[in-house]
Amino acid sequence: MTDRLLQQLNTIASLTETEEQAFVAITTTRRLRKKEWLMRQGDICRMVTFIYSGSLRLFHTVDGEEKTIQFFFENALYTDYLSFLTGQPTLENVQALEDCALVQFSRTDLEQLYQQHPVFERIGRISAERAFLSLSARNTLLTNQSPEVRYQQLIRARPDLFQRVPQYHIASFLGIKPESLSRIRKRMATR
Amino acid sequence: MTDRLLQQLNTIASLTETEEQAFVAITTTRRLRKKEWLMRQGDICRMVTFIYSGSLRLFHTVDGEEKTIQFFFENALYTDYLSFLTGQPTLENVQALEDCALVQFSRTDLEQLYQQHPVFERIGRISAERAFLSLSARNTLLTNQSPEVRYQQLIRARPDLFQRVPQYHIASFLGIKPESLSRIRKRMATR
DNA sequence: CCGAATGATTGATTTCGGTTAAGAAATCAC
DNA sequence: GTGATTTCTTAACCGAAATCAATCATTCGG
Repeated sequence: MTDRLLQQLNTIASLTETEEQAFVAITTTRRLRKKEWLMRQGDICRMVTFIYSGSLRLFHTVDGEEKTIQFFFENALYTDYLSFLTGQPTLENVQALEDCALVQFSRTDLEQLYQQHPVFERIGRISAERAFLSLSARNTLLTNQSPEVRYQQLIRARPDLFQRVPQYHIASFLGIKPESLSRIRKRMATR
Repeated sequence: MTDRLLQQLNTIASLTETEEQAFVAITTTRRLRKKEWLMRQGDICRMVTFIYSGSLRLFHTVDGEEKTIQFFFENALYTDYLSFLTGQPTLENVQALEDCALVQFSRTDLEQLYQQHPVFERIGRISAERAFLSLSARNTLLTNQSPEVRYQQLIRARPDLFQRVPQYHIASFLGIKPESLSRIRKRMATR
């Protein structure tokens, strides 16, 4: 399982045999059944998680309502940056949508790795930059457009989503109610 | 002018005399009159800009409409991360709301500085992390709440804004029309 | 100081998502 | 396979923001 994560890392910066081994040494694997939790609000996030297979949903709870922030599928990386960096309790809930196989490593081990093999610093920086850019793209999508346009763009960008995620989670991700998404779909079908 | 930027950097990681001098050597200063442009859509962003005094507005143009993304005041840093990192043309427009005094340095010079004085790598990383966290906070504000609540939170978070920025720009920042902001204010005044 | 431009408010109307409630369709568990 | 649960759709009504248009207030340039 860790092989595929290593492949990903190698596309960012190439690793020597030694570096790869040092990295593998800090990883652990873990399985999650559908509906089990990777993270609950109030936890402290100390791990980075690589999704080998399956899918997860990240949401915040605001006024008793779940606001879906992101979906994760195979080959994605997840960590709560805020909690991971500051050590504060997280506001995020992460739940398995499907059974998952995961690869994890801890912040502590990662920092030792940074010191032993500086190439991982580079990987860490580039990952952070990518996280920023992707958050920024999500921002643009969700704040500049009407729900209908957001839905259209989402279909184009991630058609896979609709095969694997219940529609009411997608509605929540788009910032609307399931009934409204249903209406939007109807409206678009008739036009 | 560069003094105050140095002060800011020193709060992130302390710099030696030599490092400070090396940094000062790559900075240039610049003035901008009200309504002049720091950046136009299509430009390539090669600079980081520190606002010594004055204010700027960052907006995107979507379907011919200006969507205000952020305001910058004295002591803020601005760069278009996407364009700065990838060298692609920017989607951002940045215009002076008031006369500005700015300190700038280029990406090229910054990268040389990284190599000569690794402490700047650290500063760069932490700045990127902060940018991520602040974008994330802005996200939460703008996507989870109704316009009225967003307005209330904005007043509490940035009361200064309303002294220095026309109301229709604030409306745009909140994702609504000026007329609607006017009505929200009226509604809140009577209740 | 005055006219012009800019910015803010108000009103009438339309559009669209939220709410509530009901029922249909799909999926799951036994 | 059947009943139960979960998910999706539909409908009626409501409220809030958009739109269109006019007016009022403020600021700016000469």
